[in-house]
Amino acid sequence: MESSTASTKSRLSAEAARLFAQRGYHGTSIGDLAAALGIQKASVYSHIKGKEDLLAEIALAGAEAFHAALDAVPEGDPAERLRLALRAHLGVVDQQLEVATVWLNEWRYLTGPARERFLADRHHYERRIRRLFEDAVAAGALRAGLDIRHAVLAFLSIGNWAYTWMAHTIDVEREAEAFWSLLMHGVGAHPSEP
Amino acid sequence: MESSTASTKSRLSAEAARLFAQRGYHGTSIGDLAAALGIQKASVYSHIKGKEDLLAEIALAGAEAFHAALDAVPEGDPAERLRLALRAHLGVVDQQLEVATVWLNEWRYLTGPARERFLADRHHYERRIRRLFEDAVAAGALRAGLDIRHAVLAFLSIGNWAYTWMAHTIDVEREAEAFWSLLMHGVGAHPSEP
DNA sequence: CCTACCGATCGGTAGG
DNA sequence: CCTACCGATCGGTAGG
Repeated sequence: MESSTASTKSRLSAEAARLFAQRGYHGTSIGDLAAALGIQKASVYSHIKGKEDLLAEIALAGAEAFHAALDAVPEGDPAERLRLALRAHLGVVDQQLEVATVWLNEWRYLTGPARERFLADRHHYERRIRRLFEDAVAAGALRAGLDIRHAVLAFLSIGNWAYTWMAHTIDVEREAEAFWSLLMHGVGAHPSEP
Repeated sequence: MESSTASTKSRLSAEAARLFAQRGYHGTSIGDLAAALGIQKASVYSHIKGKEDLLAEIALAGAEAFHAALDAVPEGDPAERLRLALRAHLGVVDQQLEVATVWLNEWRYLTGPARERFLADRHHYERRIRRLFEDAVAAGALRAGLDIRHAVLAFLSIGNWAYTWMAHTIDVEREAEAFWSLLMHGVGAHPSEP
């Protein structure tokens, strides 16, 4: 019905991200995708070799988005870099919620080399976050003797679980600031702070 | 092959939790479940009316497990109750990883009244966690003026995202302590603390 | 818990 | 991007 300037292939990718995020990979049929595009089911195969191609493609787009957001964090004060990294991560979840949801949730249906590629990208991303914590501790910007493993897990837990509630959010940057403040100072009453 | 003292129905529930957690609800067929039990596909319908019954049942079991764990937290010091609540939550994820995974991830395929029931249980659980934070702030055990909304979200993010990595964990209680310490004191360097 | 069977839908292919 | 079609599998039912 509506005319579209986007190519059918790019519309297919966008619909796949949307439907995989909403109904799950196995809950979405090629027929569903075709119907969303207004074409016949068989025509979908003009653009892909198989259904898993779409999943692999979206997972790759997710990895690229998270890595690119981290790339954009400028050099400088190590604690500030971590703060911006959390903001960047939450920004991707907010701005590309469907792709992020697939990256966080549906990737597990990948098989073969695409799965290995995904895992490599994911581990690389987590190592980059870990490195930021290590640098910040080494620079004295964070608590000496910090339990880095759990600090990274807490960071990623907050950042990753966000896909479950981010749809209802208006201002991501405020959310990021609130979490950063909590992560830095904790919820406890500190005698030394106001 | 193996003799089993457990009823077929209870084995069915356990296999459903295992397979739904591993392959997803839509990625698991009634035939898969039957094969895991060593019976015919049609025989599964002696125990359930439809596939979604199994999902609803496991989701309910998840809600009961999380609520029961919270029920077991004794009255007393409000910050201590929160610490035990985090430990309880992570304990359920650790000890009932498959049920917890369905409760956290696969519930979204529920429809109708079962879905509404799930959401009510889930919101109730989150309100109970929120109440613990409110009580602790009121008692002066946490920072005055604490951003409770984000504190609850951070608590639940850490607790819920744990299903993704908990399988590789040996000692849950140590994990819980580590996260509680982080949540209380933060990662930042505090002039007033060692 | 079984055999036998149902219509619908699945991912995918052939051949334009 | 279409029509026409494939074998396999889906959730589920009938009737023991």
